[in-house]
Amino acid sequence: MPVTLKDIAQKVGYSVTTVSRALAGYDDVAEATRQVILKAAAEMGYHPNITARRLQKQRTDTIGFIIPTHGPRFADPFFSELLTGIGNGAAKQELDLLVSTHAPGSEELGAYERMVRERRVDGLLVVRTRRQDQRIAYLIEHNFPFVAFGRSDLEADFPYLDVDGETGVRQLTQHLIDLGHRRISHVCAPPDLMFASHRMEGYKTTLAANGIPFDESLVAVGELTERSGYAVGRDFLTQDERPTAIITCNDLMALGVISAAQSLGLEVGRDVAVAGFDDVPLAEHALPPLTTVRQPIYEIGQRICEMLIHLLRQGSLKERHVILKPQLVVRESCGAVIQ
Amino acid sequence: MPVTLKDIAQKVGYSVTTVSRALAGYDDVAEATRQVILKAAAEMGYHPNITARRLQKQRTDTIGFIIPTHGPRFADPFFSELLTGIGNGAAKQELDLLVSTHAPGSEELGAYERMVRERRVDGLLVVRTRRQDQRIAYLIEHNFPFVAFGRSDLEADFPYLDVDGETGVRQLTQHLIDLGHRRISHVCAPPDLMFASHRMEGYKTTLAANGIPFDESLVAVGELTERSGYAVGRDFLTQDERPTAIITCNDLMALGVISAAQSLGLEVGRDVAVAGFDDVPLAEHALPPLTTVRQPIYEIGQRICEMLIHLLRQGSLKERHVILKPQLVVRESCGAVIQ
DNA sequence: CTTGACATCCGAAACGTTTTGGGTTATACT
DNA sequence: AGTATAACCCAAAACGTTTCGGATGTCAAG
Repeated sequence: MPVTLKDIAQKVGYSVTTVSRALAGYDDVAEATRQVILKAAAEMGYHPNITARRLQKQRTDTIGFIIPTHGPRFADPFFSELLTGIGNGAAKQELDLLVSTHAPGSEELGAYERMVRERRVDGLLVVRTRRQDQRIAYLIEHNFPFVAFGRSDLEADFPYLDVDGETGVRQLTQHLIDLGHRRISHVCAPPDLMFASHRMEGYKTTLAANGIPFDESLVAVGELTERSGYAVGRDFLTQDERPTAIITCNDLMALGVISAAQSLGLEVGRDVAVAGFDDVPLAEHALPPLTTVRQPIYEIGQRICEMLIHLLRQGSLKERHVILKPQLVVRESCGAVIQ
Repeated sequence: MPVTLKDIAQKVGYSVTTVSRALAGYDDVAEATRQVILKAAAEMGYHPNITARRLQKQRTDTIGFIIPTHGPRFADPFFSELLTGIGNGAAKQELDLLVSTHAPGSEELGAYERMVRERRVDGLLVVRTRRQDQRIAYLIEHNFPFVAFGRSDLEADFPYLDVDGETGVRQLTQHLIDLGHRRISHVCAPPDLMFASHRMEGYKTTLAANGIPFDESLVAVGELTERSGYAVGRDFLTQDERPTAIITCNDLMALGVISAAQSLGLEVGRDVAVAGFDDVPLAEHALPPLTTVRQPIYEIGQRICEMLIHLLRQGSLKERHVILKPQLVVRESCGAVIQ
């Protein structure tokens, strides 16, 4: 049986109240008694029952994170890194992290409801936001604290952190144009994802700014997996007039495109340029190393976690909307000369 | 303010006890009253406060999983998939999953203690077991329910599920020998990891069985990352008398070795054979596709989760020790002809 | 000798649920 | 008529903590 406050109280001859207050460091306990109580607690191996504490304090000191997994063989390095950032951010503030895995779709919202209604967590982290994000709508409607990684098309205001994907892709596209490319493909993400439109925007505006007409046939939607990148890549690269450069919405698809190119006997960086987005660890070690746009994924995880904690503890946020500038990382896959 | 049992009781004119029992489905509540209560609960939007329930029931209906992350840029697809399996396994049984990320090392045990002492979870999942695993020793000592993925050298008995890595590597090594290889390198995992010794054993015994002397210089230790595989791969492949085949302890390192080979102008599958272990999704789409040993990672996650839940609910396990047979997956990276 | 201030302590209530150990009423059986 | 049985209900305790609102005693100032 675990030791309770009552046990300590009995042993030292003070009330449960005093023991509790001594351990919590209140100054209405004599220093001498405090020492006695501390000593007894240590000797008896006391550790508070956090469930009881939670009930009394009416908060769980836990935050929730529902990972959008696509199918069982889910292995997006992006989320591994993000989870690490979130996990460490939560640990630093002594908060627990409740994780759930769920494929986007109809019952996904149920996972959120479960966390909210039964008060399993004090706040939630929402990632991979969508244009009309019902998760966000739900949380706002129920006035539940959360921070999102990504913006949304909803009219409502909510706290978020996002990376300026439009600028990122703009830099990337301009870089490719500067290298002489004119037929540049874009493999974008499913259009309901918010970041898909931002990145598409960056692609389109840069083409326009350089007087290159937008060509519908150079755009395709991918599922953000390597497999999907491979399929789309083969499609593009087996066309009669194939693109000379391919920009994908994330690194995983870019790796798939590289595989597709190589399987067709093309040399990436010479016959075709490939660029991704994210800068996952794999990108640097790909062959050829992948040109991409770096998002500081780990820091993002930490940061949204900190934002949420601040929101929970202070009730508000000084910066409700944070936009990070991404950074273009030029490597060999786009054919630029690297010294 | 959330609706409580008391609110419902007040509204329908029954006691809190009766409301509680009606909702819980006890048969000592008249069917008619039960309906009244159910209706009221639904109308008022009642959802139980699980913290209160947990305090009373003296269990959390939560299991814990501490992911061993190495550094911030952690992105092992193996753990993504395992986490998905565990998450879905837990969700299926209506259990919460508490996740913590922690680098192996001195304070790692603290994360376990935190979960155990303050009774944050009912049971734990321990992965990537070590020869003298202090986490396991601690849990056994404190009589805390857990299930491990992997065995250990500790004398104590504990429930685990493992994949027979020795057999897996044996098949792999034999396959390479059958293809004519004699100088086969092995990039193993840090020696304190339990699976490292099993796989090494498989490597050694197969060499011996085929009359090939064990050569210390063909063995190196890698950190299980792609970067590490790349470094070790370059080391091996720039030696005077380089190996003709390289077996790595996991796929990530194999991908690194492939990069290393290609960076040296070698064609993988022809100039050098490379094989990994795990069969992460990336392996199939690597170029060339990676020969490996398949562990059903998602199923393993589900399975250890089920085992733990069974242990928690029934108090014991019919099968305390499960060993799964892995499956050799031959692809092009080892140079075998694929039809 | 009061009075007030201060230091130290504590009983009881509260958080919201489940469980224990009944009680009450109606019905059925001798 | 009396009694056993079943059906239905509930008050109170319990889970372990924190907090509220004093209570008590000591000491210095007036």
